[in-house]
Amino acid sequence: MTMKEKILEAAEKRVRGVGFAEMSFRDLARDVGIKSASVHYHFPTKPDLGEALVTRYAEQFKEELDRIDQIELRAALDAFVGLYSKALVLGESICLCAVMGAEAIGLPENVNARTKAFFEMNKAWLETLLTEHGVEHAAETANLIVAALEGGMIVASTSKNRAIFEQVAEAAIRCVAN
Amino acid sequence: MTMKEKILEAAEKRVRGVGFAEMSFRDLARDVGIKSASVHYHFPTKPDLGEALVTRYAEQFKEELDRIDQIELRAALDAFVGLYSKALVLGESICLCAVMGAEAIGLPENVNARTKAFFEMNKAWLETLLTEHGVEHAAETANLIVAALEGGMIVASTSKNRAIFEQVAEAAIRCVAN
DNA sequence: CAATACCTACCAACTGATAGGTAGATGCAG
DNA sequence: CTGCATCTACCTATCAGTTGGTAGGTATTG
Repeated sequence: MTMKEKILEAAEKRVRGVGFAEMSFRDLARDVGIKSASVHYHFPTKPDLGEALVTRYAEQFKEELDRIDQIELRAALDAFVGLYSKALVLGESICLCAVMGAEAIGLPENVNARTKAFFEMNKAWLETLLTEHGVEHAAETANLIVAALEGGMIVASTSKNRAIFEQVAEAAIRCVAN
Repeated sequence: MTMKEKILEAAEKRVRGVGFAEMSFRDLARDVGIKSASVHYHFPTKPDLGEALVTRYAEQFKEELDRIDQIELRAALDAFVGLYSKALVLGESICLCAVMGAEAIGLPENVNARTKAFFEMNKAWLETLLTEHGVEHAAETANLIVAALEGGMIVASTSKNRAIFEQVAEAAIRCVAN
């Protein structure tokens, strides 16, 4: 793993834990064993780092989406939920884009653009899946599922109660079955 | 309005915009026209301020919930959504508890407890409403609606697109009708 | 030789928080 | 009614620590 990747790895962990604002170049430097000035060598400014972070996160997520078999609707939805479920580690991390999205108003525009793209990618993947399986209101339902999973993660994280996320996910999927 | 209230007002605006971590005592002091040391007089520490902030937000929200007529299901749900809709001002603010919830992992425990209570209050109100109207899976659906609205706010805010929130809200309500 | 990937050293700005002072209102004993 | 004490709500000044970012040096590699 290159130093650049190690920095991104450390940054992702920190942002998903305490937020973008609360993550500092010095923290990252300590995490990966170099000096903060050297972090600036790889990512000149904080917005640069933030953009790279979300871009990488979205790419990795896209790869996992592509691995989901879309033939069976229910199985595909479960797999989709599974990706979000994996992102939720109580007391440790939630989805990077839930954090970035909640902070969006105070964030640099290049970071927001990438976060927006992440949500759009998820919605598009779901919409295609639902449409292929003849589900009505595919676009609205796709938006609902993404929103519910992101929101469910936040509520569950606050309450330190995984069951809330699972209930939300189940209810969201039930909406599709209709 | 007392100075304490003016500070809470200013703090709420800032936190809902840029997050709890990014709000400083000096910003608030400037906002209300006193010095930062005087803000500490009213709220000794930042966790104290955070707790008071979420408590007040939840109380005000509770008052609005109590004003909703629960006789007609659809009308009550629309009114509920309306409260969230009002909290979303693109490029300016989202729900205070969406922000606090997303930052929860790095936040003081007393603040998290209040945020958790806010979500629970909303869920309980919805669950009662749904149960009264004989809706199945009332608890899970209540959690779904809260999660979807909070998440929908975040996605819409990131995308600067109100329509996403409205679609999510509509789809969530359609789930109840089932 | 020059690019890469680090380093030391530094900067101004900002952070939450504290110590200690003060003007004005309130309370209450003589 | 007077006079002293206390309380409220601010103030100035300051602190140590942290922040993003820069300038300029250095060792290693192709």
